Amino acid sequence: MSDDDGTPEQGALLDLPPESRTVDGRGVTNPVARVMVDTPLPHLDRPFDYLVPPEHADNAVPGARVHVRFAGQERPAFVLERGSETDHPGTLTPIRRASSPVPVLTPTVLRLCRAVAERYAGTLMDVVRLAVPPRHASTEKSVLEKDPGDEGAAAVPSPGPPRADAWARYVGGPAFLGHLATGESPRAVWSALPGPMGPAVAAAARATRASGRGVLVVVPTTRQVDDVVAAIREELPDEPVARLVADDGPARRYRSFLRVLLGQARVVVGTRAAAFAPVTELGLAVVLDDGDDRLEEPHAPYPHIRQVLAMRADLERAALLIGGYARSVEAQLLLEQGWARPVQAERAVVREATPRVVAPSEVDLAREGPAAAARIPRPAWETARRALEHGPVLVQVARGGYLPAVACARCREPARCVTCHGPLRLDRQGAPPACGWCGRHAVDFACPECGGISLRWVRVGSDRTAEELGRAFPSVPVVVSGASASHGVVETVDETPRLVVATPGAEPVAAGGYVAALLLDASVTTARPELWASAEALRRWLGAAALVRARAEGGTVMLLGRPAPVPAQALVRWDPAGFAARELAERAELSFPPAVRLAALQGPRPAVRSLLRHLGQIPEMEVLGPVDLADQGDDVRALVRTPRRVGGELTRALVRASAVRSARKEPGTVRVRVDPNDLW
DNA sequence: AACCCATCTGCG
DNA sequence: GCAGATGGGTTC
Repeated sequence: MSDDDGTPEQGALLDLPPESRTVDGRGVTNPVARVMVDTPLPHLDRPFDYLVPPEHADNAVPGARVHVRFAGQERPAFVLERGSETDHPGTLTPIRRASSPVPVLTPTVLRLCRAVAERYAGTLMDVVRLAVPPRHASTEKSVLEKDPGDEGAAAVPSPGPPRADAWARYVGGPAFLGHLATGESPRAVWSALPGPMGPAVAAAARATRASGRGVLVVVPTTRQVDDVVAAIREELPDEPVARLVADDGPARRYRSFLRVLLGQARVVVGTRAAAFAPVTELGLAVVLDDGDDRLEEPHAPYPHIRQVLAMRADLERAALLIGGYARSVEAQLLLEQGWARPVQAERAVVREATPRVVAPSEVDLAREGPAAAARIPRPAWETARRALEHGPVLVQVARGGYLPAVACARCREPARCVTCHGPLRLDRQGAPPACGWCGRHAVDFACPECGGISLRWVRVGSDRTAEELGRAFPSVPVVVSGASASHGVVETVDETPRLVVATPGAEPVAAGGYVAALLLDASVTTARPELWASAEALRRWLGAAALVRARAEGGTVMLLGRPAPVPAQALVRWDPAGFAARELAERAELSFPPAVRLAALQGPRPAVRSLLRHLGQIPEMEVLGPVDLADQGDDVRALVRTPRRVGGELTRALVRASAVRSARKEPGTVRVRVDPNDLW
């Protein structure tokens, strides 16, 4: 592979074999350190050679953090390797500082970072920054003093044979466990039945540990981390488990990281950043609820954790388990490629384990009485009333707050703040409308379109819903759970009759399961124009419905509010697999990821244009745009797509083009996102 | 951000 | 003919 740009003279120079020379170490063995310098410039994302001075010979080991003088500045860097030769013609600058010998960037993680950088058209340093937490010196001191080296995995007795109960209901489940226990590396997409997923994950962890290998579990939220950790502690009481969550603060985060690095914990459970944890001899990687957008890393190069773990499974020959009540299109693709196998229950078992789901049509509702268009129509009230005789009832509401969106009562134009044009909302009954962006109160609302002075609701939030339900069932306690609720997210409720109003993802777990769930405002999600809207809606509904009792125990789910028919039918039939297959076929039809490889380039128009120019020609590449982005100031966005088969060429070309732009100091930054979930 | 080096410029 | 300015490219 040769670069075909540049003059022949340059080509001739570049084709010369790099002239290598041995460096005099003045007593230091392997005095040359190849390091990656922490710089934001893409064209400098490659190793540089430095001299190891005697005083740093013991600390500047491969994988260690050091500080070097680079382009006139002192920058942090990672040692990749030590050697005796360099091909740099000039003199080597000595490493300035090497304050710790801990090899925080292991060869295995480095290889993973390289693969992720390549897949997402990012720089290696950007990925390494995601993978290695910042050092915390005092924590490191205390952990290293406590560790004589023998306190780790060796002391932990290997668990007995796997207990198969949690997997018995799934076709391929017991076999999956068996393969893990014998040291093999199966790859599975698991369609979980209602109920907690923790016990099954714990059983898989136990089987993997029985083979002597390590386990890594990544989930969207801290709450789910704690659920899985609790389940693993129950299944494996003697097993040290590392909990790796970002909101732990630097000291605890670094302590957990070091325990993993030193092999003191071979089982790791965490959020996003844990996907890069240096687990000793990884045997199984698990990701739960992989459709949750919190598994998409918000920092460049924006890798998706499902993808990172799939790459890890390949590179480290580990097993992979992608599990959830819903099935993502990306998981569906892995199945259709034959890379992973499904683990799911037979139709009859699914039917028995899931609640009865009804999605009454407008015709159905009209038959029931005049208030068919009501947000909570009469059959829903009746379902709730009957269910409350036996236990708790869940009400899923799309939005938190009271009336989170209001409009002019006369012309229906959305009500906006006079100062900043943010959307107006009501925070409680009788309060003046307030702006959702700047917080200013709109004292005298007057519609700029028609002059109307009264407001009507467009969206009803969980507080207002709770108020309505409380009036209708005065003797039943009502709890509200959600990020914006006054008591925040409620974790659990007991089995006594109670109304639980929650936003998606914030549903408390009910002891014994909810008797019924009402899923309101179905169209709020399904009517969104984004491609993922119906998949996201189904994921949210299944998440709530999975907390409801089985139909044999009277469990009922009612889907309300004009849902789109395809995801609604998938919920009624509890068929996440069929839905994912249909969804993937549609993506293929439209040439969208994951059916094709697509990169979104966002930035100022000249910058995006120039990046596109530097991109060159890639076979079958298609460019869409650039188009203006209404809500992003002057930014424009272009989409570039190729068949998946040549995706590697696309990402390599993007890296090259970004490097050229940065080397030439071209103005403006372009954000490159490969296979983004949403297009902003 | 600092450095190197090639080229330019103003004065002899 | 040459010191000092200017600018573009590199960064070990």
